[in-house]
Amino acid sequence: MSRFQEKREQSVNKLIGVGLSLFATQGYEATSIRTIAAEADISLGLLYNYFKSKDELLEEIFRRGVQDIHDSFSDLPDNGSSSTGIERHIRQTVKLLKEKKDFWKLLHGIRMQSAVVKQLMADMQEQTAFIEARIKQNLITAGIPFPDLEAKLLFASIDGMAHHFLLYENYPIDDVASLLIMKYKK
Amino acid sequence: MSRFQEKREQSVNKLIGVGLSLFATQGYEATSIRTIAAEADISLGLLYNYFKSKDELLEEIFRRGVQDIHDSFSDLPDNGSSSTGIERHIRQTVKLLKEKKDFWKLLHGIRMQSAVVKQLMADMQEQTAFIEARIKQNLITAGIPFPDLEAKLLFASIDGMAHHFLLYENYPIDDVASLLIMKYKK
Amino acid sequence: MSRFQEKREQSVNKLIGVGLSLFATQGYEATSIRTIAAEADISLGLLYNYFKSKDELLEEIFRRGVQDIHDSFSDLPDNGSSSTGIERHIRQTVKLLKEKKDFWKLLHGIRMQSAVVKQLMADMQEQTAFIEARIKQNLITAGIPFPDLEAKLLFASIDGMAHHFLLYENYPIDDVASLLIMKYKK
Amino acid sequence: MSRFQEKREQSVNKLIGVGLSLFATQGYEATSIRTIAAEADISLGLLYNYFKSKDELLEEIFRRGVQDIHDSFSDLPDNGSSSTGIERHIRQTVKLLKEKKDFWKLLHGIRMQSAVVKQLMADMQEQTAFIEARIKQNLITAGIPFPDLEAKLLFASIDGMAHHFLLYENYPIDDVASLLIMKYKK
DNA sequence: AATGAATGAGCCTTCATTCAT
DNA sequence: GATGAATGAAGGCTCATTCAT
Repeated sequence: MSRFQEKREQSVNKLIGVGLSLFATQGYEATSIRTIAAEADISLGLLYNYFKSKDELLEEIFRRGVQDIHDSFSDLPDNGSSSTGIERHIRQTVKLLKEKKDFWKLLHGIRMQSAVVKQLMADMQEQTAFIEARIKQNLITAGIPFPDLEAKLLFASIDGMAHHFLLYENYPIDDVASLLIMKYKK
Repeated sequence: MSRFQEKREQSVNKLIGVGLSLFATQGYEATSIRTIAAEADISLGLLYNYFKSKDELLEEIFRRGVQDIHDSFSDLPDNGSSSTGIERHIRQTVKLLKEKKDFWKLLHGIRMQSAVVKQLMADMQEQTAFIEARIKQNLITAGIPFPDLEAKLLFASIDGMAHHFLLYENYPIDDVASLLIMKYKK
Repeated sequence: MSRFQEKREQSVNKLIGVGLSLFATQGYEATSIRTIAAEADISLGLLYNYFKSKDELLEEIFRRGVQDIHDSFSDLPDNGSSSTGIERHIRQTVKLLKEKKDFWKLLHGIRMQSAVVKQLMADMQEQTAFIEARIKQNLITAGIPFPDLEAKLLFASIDGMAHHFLLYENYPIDDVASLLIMKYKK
Repeated sequence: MSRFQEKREQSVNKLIGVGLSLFATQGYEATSIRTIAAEADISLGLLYNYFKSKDELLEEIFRRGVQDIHDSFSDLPDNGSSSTGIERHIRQTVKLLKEKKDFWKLLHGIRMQSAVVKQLMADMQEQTAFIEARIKQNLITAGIPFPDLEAKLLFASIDGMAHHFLLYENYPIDDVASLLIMKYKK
């Protein structure tokens, strides 16, 4: 029972990892299932034992990535001590960006062609709304006027910063983040 | 003689237009050269008289799009009268976003998977640097400290805002832009 | 215009012919599209220029075969001079069996697994009803009692005979047919 | 010892049953060994302990089906009392058709593409000859002229009737059979 | 005996591209 | 210039079969 479970999990994890990396680097359409299997040292047939289709592999990769991020943000205590919510949110985003660069690349690279993965995007919208709401809450807490619009702008700034970090080598994300945080202090 | 030239140009323009629209909507890989030719009412063979390959068509689409944008920004008088450079830059960006939505979609959708179009991205980098430099110059003019870092942040904010505009229906880009502009006033 | 038409028709006919032969001999599922293309000396890709799918190829083969048979039976004068309608019907069936052996093989071989070609079978039902009605009419003309049931039996006898002709080498179909005809004389 | 044997037989029987049902419904090629194993609640590996290959499973299904039919006809007393041999033969055939519909479907569906199961068909020929001989014997007993040819025709009629019964919903096989029997009375 | 992980050949189909006319 | 026939590599996916445990 557990004998198979273990092997299965191992293979699945490997495929998810390789798939994420390749999809992020080359794009979904441009990455062949064959390449993924080969890179993961797993036969083509076995891949299909675990994932019903290329789409489903992508979906699972997404599901896990989104879950990771959601968890990470949920763990953030709503009211820390020495730092504002906004600061913590931005710092956490930067941390995640560095840790899960591939996933973010995939996300930012794919969300424009939502045709590929309509369902996934619906899920993402939910997460996005969740994040924007959290940002807004923090802005309200900080006493900033026009929290709705400010949330949109701050979210855009963070997203743009993230995008540039993923796009350019040696992007000084920490400095940019610090500057952004500073703007919302006092 | 000139009549041939004219017809040729007309066909090329049509192909560029259709190509841009389809690439933007469905993605580069997911769009077939056949579909483009059909949609443009041009035979497959003729398309290959105008463009050596699918890649070259994309390149031409890019080249023109980038040129358009470059021109548009170049035409901006460096110092208008009643408004700051930053304001003009942002307003112009918003205007272009609305006018050339397809091109921006293509650009934002493709730039993460640079494998497809390495050469194009090199060109883009140049444009990007140009824009960032212009932003920085405006910041200096406005007497803002840390103009280098501020330029990066502002550029990111604008880019993020653009991205969200392309991504979400009914995004209130004008309001967000106004808020952003306000931040750099005084 | 006609230049392409001609070539196209030539290729299509070849594919239809080879497809019919192979489907009849080996069965639909067991025959690969590659084999058909190769046997017809036509590239795999070209086949797909003419037929959207393996299924559609089969459908076209069917359509043509059914049409042939329908035409053949329609051309039969309803009242000849020296022979009864039943005799003419049976003789015509035998003639067609010999001429279009492959098509009949395909038909008899495939109709049991109607899943493959549900639509086709609906069309066939129509033809079948048409034939059974014609048989019945002939029986009525011949003054045979219970024409409905007799039509069913006669149809079954003809079909069984046909089946055996297709199945066994050297089946004396002419003799069996003669015997069957005799039964309905006087 | 015997308990193992018992369980084995049980599993084999289940596989034969499920296999027959699926092959009959969907066709041999279109039915996967996986589906059979799953439907029979037996692991893929175990199936291969019982049958060396998909082909062998089919062969075993055939062997048993043919045996059943052979037995059934052998048990028929050659000369009953109140009814002729022909009547008994036809009635028995109808009875078997109803009882073993799946097997007959499989048989009628597969026998045209003998490539799949050449050996099986050789066996079938034997059975066919046996049946035809029996029919002929009955015809001789009944004093019918041209018993050879008549046997072929009667066999064809029965086979055709069987085919139509398998093919059409609500086929009045009993009535058709009665009519056929009547023809050979007196 | 029994499980299901693992393999790889083969299938249908699409697509960029070339070529004869 | 203009057409669409023709090609074949490559892609996603299925499936019979083997094997380690």
